[in-house]
This record gives sequence, structure tokens and C-alpha cells, in this order.
Amino acid sequence: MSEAPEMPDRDYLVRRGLRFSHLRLIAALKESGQISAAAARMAISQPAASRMVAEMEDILGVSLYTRHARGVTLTRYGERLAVRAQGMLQGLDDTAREIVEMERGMRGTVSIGAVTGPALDLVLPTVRKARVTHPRISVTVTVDTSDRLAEALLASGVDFYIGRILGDVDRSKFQALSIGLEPMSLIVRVDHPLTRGPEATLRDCVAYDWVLQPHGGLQRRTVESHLMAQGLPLPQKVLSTASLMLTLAAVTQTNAIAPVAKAVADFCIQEQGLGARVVSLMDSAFAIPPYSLVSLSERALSPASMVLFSTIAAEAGLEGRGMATD
DNA sequence: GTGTGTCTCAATGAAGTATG
DNA sequence: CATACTTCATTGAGACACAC
Repeated sequence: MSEAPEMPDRDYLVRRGLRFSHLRLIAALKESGQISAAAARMAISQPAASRMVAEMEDILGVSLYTRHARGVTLTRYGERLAVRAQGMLQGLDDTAREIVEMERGMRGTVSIGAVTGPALDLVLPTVRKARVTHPRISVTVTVDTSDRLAEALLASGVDFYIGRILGDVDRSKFQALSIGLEPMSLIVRVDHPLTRGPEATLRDCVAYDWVLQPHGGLQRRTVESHLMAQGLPLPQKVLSTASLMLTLAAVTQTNAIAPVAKAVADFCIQEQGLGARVVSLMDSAFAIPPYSLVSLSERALSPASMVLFSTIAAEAGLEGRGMATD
């Protein structure tokens, strides 16, 4: 305890004999203020603990505590060592928890909500990847409108969803990572009259029947305001439905025109999805306002949910992005 | 077998507290 | 105020495990 310590280099204290039990002891000593109590916490005898403290003093070359009648008081050196030791112990506890959480993240059930476009664009590729990387995670996907997904999120029906935060909900309850605009395409059946002539315009389209979401829906409002902004009349004959199946059936069997998410249009055209034989009349004719990856501010995601959430965020190119309000 | 490290037990010392 | 008691840290002796 007399010579001045050399300038510490790598593993200095370990080479001088500092052990992990020393760190546990000094941390316990800071909390208890008594060597005997610290010894009891470590399940060693009081004299053993007393020796260990003396060893630490020898290793560090400084006095770590002063004795008094009802225990000991740490010196500034002892306090410093104890605080560091507590940090290291806390770090190890955190590491243990992380490892358990990582293991838990390998299994579990995740319920994801999504509006139609992102369900195809983001959720399906994510689920496909998760099947390989996390085969023990079971995934449920709910495809619905944003307002209903927000309700489901609040009611714990979904763990998170891809969509928008609409209406008069309390936005402070949500966390939203903005992903981007949702492009819409206009689809018609194969052999539709408008596919035969020169390239169709929106003005040509409004003369036909349209299949739109019910009044008040975001898609319908977007379409209507876009047409009005172009100085065009609104379609006179509209079939209102929220059903994608009915929309595709109407488009396939009639001359109706329907705006659908571009991802849906691509799926139908390239994959003959749902058996629909349709073509895109106009790609990205409209764009619905940006959608987001939405979770609840106050509810932490389960490890398994976090795996899927992170994978979707990466798929959407959101890695490293901060939270945004939507 | 020897040396080293770590532990426990028992004895001892130091200091505070209670009591007459 | 003196003494006995209590609490806590320290020290010495010895046991045990392990590496060389």
C-alpha cells in the first residue's frame, strides 16, 4: 500500500490478482456498510471477507475504507471501485437477461396487422424470412383498414401494425416509424375496352363504373380529391365495398375500374393472384398518404414480436431511423 | 510431496451502548 | 463515571483443493 502505482495498462488489476469475487464484495460492502453483512450476502465468512478487502487494498495500493464502531465507511477510492464494480455486475446481469431474451425471441407467437399493400410488400417477405431464421415463431397476420388495426392494437389484438393512425384516436399512445407513400394502380379486366385504344387517361376512366372503398375511407377520399384536383368529375356509377375479393370479382366480370394498392395489382397481374385476370391501366395513378410501422408507446414488444418488427423495419429500409409521428 | 490459494473457526482488540 | 455487555473487524492456526 506504500509504493505509487504504475500507470495501469491492459489487464493491470487482473494481473495483480484482482478477482471477480473482490468486485462482488466491494459492491456488497458499499450497500451494507459492514464487512460481516457483505460476507453474509456473498455466503462467505466474515474473516474471509475481511481478508479479501485487505487483498484489494494491496492490489490497488490505496486504502479502500475506514473502520468505525458500527461498520466501515468507504474512502473515495473505495467508493470509486464500488461504483465501478456495481456497474460491471449490473452489466453482467443485463447480459444474462439479454441472452434469455434472445433465446425467448427464438420462439413465440406474433400477431401482425397490415393494410393490404404492405401486407403483400413487407409482411409476406418478412414471414418468409422468419420461417427460415426463426422457425419456432408462429405468425398471425390481420389485414384490415388502418382505423380497425389501431383499435386492434389498443385492444392487444395485434402486437403492431403497418398502416396509418387515423381519426380522433389519442396519437400520443402510438409510436410510428414512417415508411412511405402507398402507390395505387388502376386495374381493369383483360380485354377491357380502354386497353384496346390509345393510352387511357383518367378522363376516359371516369365514364366507367368504379369499385371504391365505402365513403369516408382513406382510399376513396384520396381518389376523389385527386380527380377533383384534376378538374375531373367524380365517377357516377360506384360500387362501394371494402372487400378486395368483391373488388377483383367486379373488375374481372365487368368493365369496372378499381384503384388498388400497386402491390395488389402487381400480385394479381404477375401471379394471377386470387385467379383475377386483370391488367394495370395506370401504375401509381394515386398515392395514399404515408403509412407507418405502428406500435404502442407504453407496451414493450415481446422478444418474438421484436424479431418480426425489426425484420419488417429492415425490409422497409428503416434501420437506424428515429420514431416519427404519423 | 510441496507450494499456493482459499476457506473456517476461535481468539482478540476496538469502540459504542446500557446500566448502576 | 466506571463497568459490563454488545457489535464488528482483525489475526493466527489449521483444513482442504489443486497445480506442478
